[in-house]
Amino acid sequence: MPTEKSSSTVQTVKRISRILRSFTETEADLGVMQISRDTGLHKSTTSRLLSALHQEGFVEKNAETGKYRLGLGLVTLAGAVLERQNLRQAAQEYLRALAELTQETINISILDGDECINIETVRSPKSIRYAGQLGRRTPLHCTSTGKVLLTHLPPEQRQELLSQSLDAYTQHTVTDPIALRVALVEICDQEYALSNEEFEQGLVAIAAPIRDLTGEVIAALSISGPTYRMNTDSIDAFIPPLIEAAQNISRQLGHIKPRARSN
Amino acid sequence: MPTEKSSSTVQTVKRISRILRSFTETEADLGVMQISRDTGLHKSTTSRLLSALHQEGFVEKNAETGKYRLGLGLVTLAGAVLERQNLRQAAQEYLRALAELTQETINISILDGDECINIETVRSPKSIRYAGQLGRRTPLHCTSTGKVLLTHLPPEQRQELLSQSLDAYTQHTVTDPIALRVALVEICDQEYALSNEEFEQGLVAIAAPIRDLTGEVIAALSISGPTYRMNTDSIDAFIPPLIEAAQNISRQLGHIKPRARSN
DNA sequence: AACATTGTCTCATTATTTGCAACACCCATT
DNA sequence: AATGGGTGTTGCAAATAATGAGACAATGTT
Repeated sequence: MPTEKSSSTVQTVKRISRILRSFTETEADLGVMQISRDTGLHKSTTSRLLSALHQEGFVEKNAETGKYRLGLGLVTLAGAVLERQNLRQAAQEYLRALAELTQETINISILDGDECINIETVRSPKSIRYAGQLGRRTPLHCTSTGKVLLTHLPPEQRQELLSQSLDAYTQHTVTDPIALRVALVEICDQEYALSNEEFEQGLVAIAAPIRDLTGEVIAALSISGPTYRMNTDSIDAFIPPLIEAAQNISRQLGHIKPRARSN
Repeated sequence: MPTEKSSSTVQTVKRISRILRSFTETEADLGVMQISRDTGLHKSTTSRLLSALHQEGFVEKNAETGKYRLGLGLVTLAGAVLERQNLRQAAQEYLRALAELTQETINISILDGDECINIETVRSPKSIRYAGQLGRRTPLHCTSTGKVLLTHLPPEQRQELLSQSLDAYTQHTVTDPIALRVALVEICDQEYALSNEEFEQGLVAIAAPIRDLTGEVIAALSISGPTYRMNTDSIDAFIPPLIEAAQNISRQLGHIKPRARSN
C-alpha cells in the first residue's frame, strides 16, 4: 500500500512470471518443491500453477522424473516477437558473412528498458568463443552494443539511464557517469563502440549501430571474442567490415544516406 | 474423469494464454477491445490482465497508440528453451552450408505433441522462398519434417497420432491412414521424406532425420522451396547433401554409427 | 523396511479477481 | 466547436476462483 509502487495487479500473473523465471540455464529442470522454495509460493499453489502452465504448453513435464522445464509454447510466442523485427531477416546473410570472416560470435541487440537484449546470434566456430544466447540480457553501460544504443538515444532518456547506479562488473567497468558520457561522445563520432573487458573478464567486443529508414538507431551489431584473439590488430581489421555490415543491414531496412557525416 | 482430460485449472493461466495467443503474425498490435472480443473476456478483465502482463514484460505497450504487442520477455524465456537444445549449436555451421548450397530455406523441427515445431531456420536468399519461422507449428502428416518424425516414433505413439483425423490441406494431402503408413515405411528405408505440395500449394520440401547419441531420432532437417525450383532434378541433387548434413549434425550430437543399414 | 521427500488432491476459507458502471480520452463527423 | 461512437482505465461491492492446510499416494534413500 504505502511503498507499493506499481498498481495494476493480477498476482497470478506475477506468480506465473516468478515461476517461469525460476528456470535458469544451469537449472533447466525443476521439481515442484524446488520451484516452491525459489518463489516462496506454497507447494500446492505451485503444483496447480505448473499444472495449468503445462496445459497451455508454457512448461513441459518430464514424465519420468516428474520435473518441469520451460515449454515450446514459449518459443512459438517468441517467434512472433522476433518475426516482426524484419531486422533479423535483413541481417541474416550479412551476419553469416561476418561470422565467416571474423570467426567470432556475432550478435544483434536491441534496447529493452534499461538493458540490451539479444535478438540474433551467430556463434563463432571456435571452441573458445563468446556464447551469445537469444534473449540474453546484458547491461547498457559496459557492453559494446549497450554503449552504441545508449549513444544514439534521445538525450532525456539517455540521461535517465545514466543517472542510475552503474554497477561494476569487472575492474575495467566505467562506473563514473561523467567519464561514460565522454566515452559516448567519442562513440558517436567514430561510429563504433568498444568494450574491453568492461563486462566480463577476458571478453572484448565491438559494436556498430543499425539504423532504420528514419535514420534512427534501432539496434547494434557486435563482434565478441576472447581477449587473446580480439587484440588491437584484429580489432582494427574487424572494424571496417563491422561498420560495413551494419550499414548494409541498415540499407536493407530502408536507411538511405550511407553515412550522415559532416557538421 | 471420463471425458474430462486433466482437471487442474487456474483459469487465469488459461486466460493469459488466450490473450497471448490472440496476437498473430498479421495482427501484431492489438487494442484492449480487440483482444477482449477475440478472447471473450470482459474489457476490464482484459485491461487488467494486459497491464499485469505488461509489468512482467510479456507484452509491450505502444505509448502512442495504446496498443499492445508481445514482449521481449518472451524471447528471454524462449531463449532458455532453445539453448538447452544443443542441437541448435551443433547444427549452425551445417545449416549455413546447406543454405548456401541449395539457396533454399533450411529448417530444423522437433516434435511437440501432435505437431512439428520449428526450432531453427535459415532463410533462402531468394525473394520467393519458404518463410520458415522460429516456433512455427505445422502438422505431422503432410510435411516432410513431420513425416520423418512420425516415421521414427515408437509404434504405439505413431499409431495414436495416425488415428486422429488427417486434415486435407491441399488436394495432394494424403488423408488415408493406410496410404500414409505405407509412405512412412518407404521413408524409413530411404532415409528422407518428401512433401510435394501436401501441406501448401506450391511448396515442396524434403527432410532427413537427426539422431542423438542413443540413435533415437530427435529432430528433422529440411529443405523447403517453391515447386518451380524444387523440381525432380534439384531434389535429386539436394538429397545427398541433406542426408549428409543431417548425419553430420547427428555425429555432433554423439550419434556413432553413420548409418544403421542392413537387416 | 522404515523413513524422508515429493507431488497431487480435497475441502473449507477468504482473499482475489471480476463485472459493472462511471469517467476520461481520442478521433471522426457535422 | 460540439457531438457522438468507440476505446482504455479505475473504484467498488459481490462472489467467484485461487489459496493453504493437511491427507494421501508414490518415490527413492538410508
